[in-house]
Amino acid sequence: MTATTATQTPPASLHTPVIGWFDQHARDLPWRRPEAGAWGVMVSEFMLQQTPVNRVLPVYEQWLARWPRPADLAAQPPGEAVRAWGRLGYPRRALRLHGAAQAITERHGGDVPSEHAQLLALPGIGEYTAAAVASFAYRQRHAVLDTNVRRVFARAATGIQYPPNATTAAERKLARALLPDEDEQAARWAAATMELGALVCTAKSEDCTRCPISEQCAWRLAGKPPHQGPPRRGQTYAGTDRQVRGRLLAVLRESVNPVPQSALDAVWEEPVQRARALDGLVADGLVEPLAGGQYRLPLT
DNA sequence: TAGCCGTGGAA
DNA sequence: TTTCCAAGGCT
Repeated sequence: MTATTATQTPPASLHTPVIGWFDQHARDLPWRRPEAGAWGVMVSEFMLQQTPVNRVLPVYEQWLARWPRPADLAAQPPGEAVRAWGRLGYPRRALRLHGAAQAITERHGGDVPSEHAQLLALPGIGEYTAAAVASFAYRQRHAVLDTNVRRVFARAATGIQYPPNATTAAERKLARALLPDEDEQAARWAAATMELGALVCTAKSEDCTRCPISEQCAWRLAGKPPHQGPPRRGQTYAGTDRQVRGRLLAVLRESVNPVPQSALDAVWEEPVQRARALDGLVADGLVEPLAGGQYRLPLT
């Protein structure tokens, strides 16, 4: 036992201040409004996977206006989802969201399922997103462990600056132990802890003066010891296949008609890497090769 | 399981 | 300018 994992105070003593803080300071985000529905929540969760709120907002609004129900999206070619995804990044998410909409239309009568296991079975939905949709849309009791919540718990309960690289069994156990007993309170707790991590207990510039549980925070009480262990190496981006893929797909997104090979060749000088990136996009189903060396976003 | 998968704003 | 990182998922 290296780091203390026990809270000095009972979990319930955290619920009231954190939920009360949320009631006062929560952002008015469109997917939190009742009219968003489960589909709106689900779309927002896909878009918010690794993409900041401010960049999601306009795309989310356009998406829901165009495809207000899962069946509306499912009826479109996947390439239309990729195009509408715009520059949110990680465009495979658009493909997965389209696939999830098809599965919902075919297997769930067009309604976003409410059971965690059924959500988890959909493409693009992992442990976090399944819990988030079930909690936010259907007000169920789930441990919702995203990067914000993990950081809040690491600090407040465990007393360390940053959570481990990958989510651990200990974190899941802690999150379950901290969960309020009642469904609705648990759903509020999930949203509130996430918001606290996003607005106050941030990765680089936490503001403990605005934190409703600063007096109970194990990390602050320990004098905010700096993170030990291995540094999280962020991948370099310039020069990677990811950058090449991004450039290639940008050309295809912006063209309604199929694009000739020459237009793709223009975005990257080195031919081997360029070909590898294009092959990868085709293999991922993000690009459809046509006869005559032309390419387009996928129709199927 | 560690590495891969985009993008752009902030520090 | 460079680095960090933002509501992850998949293999």
